[in-house]
Amino acid sequence: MKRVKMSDVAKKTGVSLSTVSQYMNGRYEYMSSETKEKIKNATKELNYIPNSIARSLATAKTKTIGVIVNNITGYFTSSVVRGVEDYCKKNDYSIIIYNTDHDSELEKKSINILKMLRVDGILIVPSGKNNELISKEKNSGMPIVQMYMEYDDLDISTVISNYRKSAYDATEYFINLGHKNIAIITQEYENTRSRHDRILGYKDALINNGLSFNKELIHIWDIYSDMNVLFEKIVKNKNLPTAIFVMHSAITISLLKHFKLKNINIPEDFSIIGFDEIPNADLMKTPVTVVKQSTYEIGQKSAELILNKINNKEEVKSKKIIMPCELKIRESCKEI
Amino acid sequence: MKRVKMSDVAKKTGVSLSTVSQYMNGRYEYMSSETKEKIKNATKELNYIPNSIARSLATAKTKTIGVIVNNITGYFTSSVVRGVEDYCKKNDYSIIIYNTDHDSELEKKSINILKMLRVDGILIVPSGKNNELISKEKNSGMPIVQMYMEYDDLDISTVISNYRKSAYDATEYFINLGHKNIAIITQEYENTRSRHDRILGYKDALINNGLSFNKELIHIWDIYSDMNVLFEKIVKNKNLPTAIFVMHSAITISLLKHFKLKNINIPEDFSIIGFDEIPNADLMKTPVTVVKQSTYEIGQKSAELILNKINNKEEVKSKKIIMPCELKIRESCKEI
DNA sequence: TTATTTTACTAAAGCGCTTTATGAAATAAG
DNA sequence: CTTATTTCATAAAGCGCTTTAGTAAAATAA
Repeated sequence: MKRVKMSDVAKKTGVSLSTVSQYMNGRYEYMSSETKEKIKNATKELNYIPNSIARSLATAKTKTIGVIVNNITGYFTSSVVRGVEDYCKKNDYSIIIYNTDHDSELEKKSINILKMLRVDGILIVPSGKNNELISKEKNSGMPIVQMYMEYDDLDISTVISNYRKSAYDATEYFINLGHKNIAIITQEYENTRSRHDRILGYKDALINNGLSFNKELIHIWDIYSDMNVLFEKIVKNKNLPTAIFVMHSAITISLLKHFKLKNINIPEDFSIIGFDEIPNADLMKTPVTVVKQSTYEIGQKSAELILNKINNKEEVKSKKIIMPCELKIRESCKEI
Repeated sequence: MKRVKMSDVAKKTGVSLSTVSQYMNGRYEYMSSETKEKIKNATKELNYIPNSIARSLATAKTKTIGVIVNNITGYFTSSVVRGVEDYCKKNDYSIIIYNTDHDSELEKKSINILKMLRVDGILIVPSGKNNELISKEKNSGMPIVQMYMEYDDLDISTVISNYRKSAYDATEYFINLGHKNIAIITQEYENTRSRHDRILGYKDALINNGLSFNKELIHIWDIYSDMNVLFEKIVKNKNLPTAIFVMHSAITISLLKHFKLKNINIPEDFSIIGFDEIPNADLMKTPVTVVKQSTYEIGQKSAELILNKINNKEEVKSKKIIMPCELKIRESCKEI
């Protein structure tokens, strides 16, 4: 498998290496159409394929961007990544993917590998545990933008959803149905703006509708939580909630499974809204109402942002792009 | 952002470039521990990160493999890709992803870009429309293996599921429940062994159980099919089927949606088995029984195969690796 | 003591491109 | 007819590594 290289094309054409290079890069300004034609033919005949590695070494650009996500398995992330890929492809960039499961060490390692690979930029869903490192990378000149996350201690460009507004709308939807005690299940949100904003939207909606915000209705979930004990806590509240707003699709699914197991009915026993679309929600026993993020578009926008940064069409200042959400009303909420 | 390079480390250490290079590649054979220590420190102090582009140019290896899939959105594919990524990561390879939506031109283009990028190998879910091109690539020396697909006219290594056996088992499961007229919905399968095998398994099961194989019960679906008309055809069959075996998750979902719309009940009206897991099947009105492929493991195995090929641990002959499936029995089949 | 082997390190070519400075030929301007 | 300008093409350096052949010194064997 002898690889044909530019010098082969040059030799065959009877023209210099540089001229062929000009041709390959579309700089036809000072090139006779005759020469152009000859090179074109030789390229085709020899079946020449440029070596981007060599090109990258010479230009210090790889036309490649790194994508670091939590876990590409999963409706949400895979759709975002697809948006990224489509946009990049359209602009002749390729993407290199790393999954981290939000493991701090893996995240660090992934960043390092991407640096070795000399990607032109990094798209990341930060775990929150390496914010300092990520800041450092950004400040050292690596174009980097985060997707659907925002942290108070991480000042890099981001593409997020309209978390506050969409949580507001969902909460108000509950309220309009007559719900007064609306519980929340969320991950730890204090330092994570993209989560905190949802709480704020929820709070706004309550207050604007003459209801009081009661912190006891907010329940924290993490991957070690047992839905059994968590749910016990929810119903033991002196103000038994009639509605539950779940801030993460994995938790929503976990809750629905719990309900099924315990023969708790939706929306008869509880009204439910989930944040993030649930695959096949339409086919469920009770199709669950959700706040649906524009996942694919978030991916596309993120890619657009990073490519603009790479090509200096963007000022250096961090930018925040906010994408709309949709309250996808199905059948998991009842009027009371 | 001045990039520090090997020569900087060499200068700082007071040792030659070559020695540093040896160090970086872990060839310590003839190196005093003193030198080793000095280089190690300089590397750390200068925060040196090797340039894999330069290395790749010199070695003609990129430690990168291309992954071409239909669409990474989707339970099945994303899980396979995750398996690939995990295995590759463990072996210090990175993956570059291309989605093609099984578009023939995109597939061709993706292969070309991956060649330019000089990936060390390609993992592909072929559309079937570029089998000749793919053969050519393989023969010209590009390590390439396909995932969960097998075509009669494409002789490259593959990692597939035990399609024939799993279809056999599913069919027999129907039969044991008393079903005699078992319809099939499948994509075009004539030239696609991985699909044809399922039909064969189905046929085997029928015959071994004293039932006759009736081609009229096999219905072809493609992306342009309207489930309405397709289903009409199914029920208009003179032998009204009591069970339907659906060969693709997208079709299964489409069928379930159709049932919901038409108020057709599972398993009362029809018993259903789907091929491929359906996300959140457990939460459905009637949890649907499926043949579940070992997606993640298919990804891992595929990665293992390609890395072995790349590193010549593998003979050139095409290899076929068959992974087990699981009949995941839920509640969509009734006894009759 | 000399010859040989082992140890520790280096010089330099090469990987396949891009890019810049330069030069020759053709054309236009004075 | 000379000079300036434009058009077309090239030589050569450089991108940051790897690798091989080679050297010199130290250790060991003869």
